[in-house]
Amino acid sequence: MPNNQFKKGELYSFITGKASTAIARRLQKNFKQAGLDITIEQWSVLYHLWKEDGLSQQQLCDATFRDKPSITRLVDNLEKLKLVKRVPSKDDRRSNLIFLTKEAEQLQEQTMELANQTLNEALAGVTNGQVEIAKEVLQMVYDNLK
Amino acid sequence: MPNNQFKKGELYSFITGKASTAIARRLQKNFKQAGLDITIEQWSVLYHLWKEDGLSQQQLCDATFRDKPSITRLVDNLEKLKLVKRVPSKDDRRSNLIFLTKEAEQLQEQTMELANQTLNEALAGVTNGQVEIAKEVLQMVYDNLK
DNA sequence: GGCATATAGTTGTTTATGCAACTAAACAAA
DNA sequence: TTTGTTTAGTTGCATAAACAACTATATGCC
Repeated sequence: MPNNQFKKGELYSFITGKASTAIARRLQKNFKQAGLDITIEQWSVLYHLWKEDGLSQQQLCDATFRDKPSITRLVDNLEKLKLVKRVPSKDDRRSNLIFLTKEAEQLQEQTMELANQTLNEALAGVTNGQVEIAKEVLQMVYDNLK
Repeated sequence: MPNNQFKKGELYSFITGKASTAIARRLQKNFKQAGLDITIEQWSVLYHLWKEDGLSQQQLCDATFRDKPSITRLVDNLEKLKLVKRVPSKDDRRSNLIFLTKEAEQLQEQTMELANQTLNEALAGVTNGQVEIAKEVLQMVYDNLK
């Protein structure tokens, strides 16, 4: 009976996502300890630019699951930090392409290493099989609501 | 090899918790459609007070996994909405006990119903067994980082 | 070409988070 | 009792999110 998948008492923590909050906080803390002054939200934008530089703001919206105002301001702050640069697109004058600076390129290795470390701390004692299932469930939830 | 549990490309979405963001947004939307003008963060505080009324702010911090300033302000806003009331503790004059108003008590049934509906939408097609494992993993992550 | 509509991005407002610094009360030790 | 430390809560500041309203450019249709 699908309505009983969750007992009420369990429902809440699933919704609020304490686990991902905890991972995010830990990663932020690990960045700070390493002397890196970027937020995980800024990092999440850089992450996609490391995969493909020169994305438009709209593409960053889709990639990071954020709305346009959020990306506008994240890019504003990343520009202040001199980690990215807005370049007007020649094909479409409405559109900005976002490019990494050299400074940002140099952050990739160190921050990815910290992110991997953080995940390993988080997943200590969890088997690969369990992780696979958890990822499948989270993906299905995301697809169901998208 | 625990370091390889995550390929880099998958790591990111696990960290940012798109799924819980998506659930939260959907629940917020469902509240709004039902004419309920509360945020899911406010709701998450009420949730714990429905389970046990008269918690202190510190107890709400622990229950909701938030810091003290966050709870101070959530209680501020809930008081403005006349959904809770701060009552100074007689045992400990540093401490406030937070009590639900009648208005807030009346919200319980409807919002819990909406939350259950939202979860059912989110978990369509996911088996109970998969959900159980996902919850275990999330709990372990939380415990590892706590 | 000219007009309606869709798309890319920005700005304003409200709410929330994290951190640091602070006040006041409680507690513990001398 | 006094002094130092912990605990409960508040305030200030910076960053971020959601939503609505806006500008400017592109596109589709007549």
